[in-house]
Amino acid sequence: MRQVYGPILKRSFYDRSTIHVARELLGKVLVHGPTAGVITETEAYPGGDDLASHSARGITNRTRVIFGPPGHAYVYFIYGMYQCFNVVCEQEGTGGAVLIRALHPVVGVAIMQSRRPKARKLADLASGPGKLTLAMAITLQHNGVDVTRGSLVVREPAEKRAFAIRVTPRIGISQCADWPLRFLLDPAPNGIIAK
DNA sequence: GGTAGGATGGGCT
DNA sequence: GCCCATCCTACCC
Repeated sequence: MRQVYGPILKRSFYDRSTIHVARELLGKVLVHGPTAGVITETEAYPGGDDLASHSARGITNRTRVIFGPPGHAYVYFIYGMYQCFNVVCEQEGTGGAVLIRALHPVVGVAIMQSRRPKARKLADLASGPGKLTLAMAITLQHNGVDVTRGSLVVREPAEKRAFAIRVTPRIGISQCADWPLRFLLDPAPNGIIAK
């Protein structure tokens, strides 16, 4: 098979402003065991003044890992049925994270399809934060794991391609609803348009 | 093609 | 008790 992975992103990649990391994660490859995909949509939750961030009200049992060291997974349970996957950014003690909302499946597509039997098209396998965690088998057990080593990591793509980035407000929030913190590959690979 | 509404449970005031 | 960083189905053009 053609090589699709480059090196694993180092912790220093995440030890920067959340907005910067959210933009730069586009086009990188999220790998979990036998499955992998190109990240096509992210949202920045920088904390601080951003009342939409889970970290906005400080450290609780749930939000502890967001204030921990960068380069770790923050996975939370939402709407009684789904999980969302974030990567912690910025230095320890700061509450920034990037929500990974969508990816383009590249490796282990058949496995992802078996985890998402209702998805009709390749583009639907991981075209939303809840779908992505289902397709990639990311669960609450991954909360707090190090994404710079182990089976759940983010890598450079083997081939770098130029692309444009589209910026919009974030989805499904009521606080700070007009802040331009959602980033999408434009156009996404193979015509995927994440909604 | 489009959209309205139900499912479903933990976190926090 | 209310609020969700959602997805899927049914139903309507």
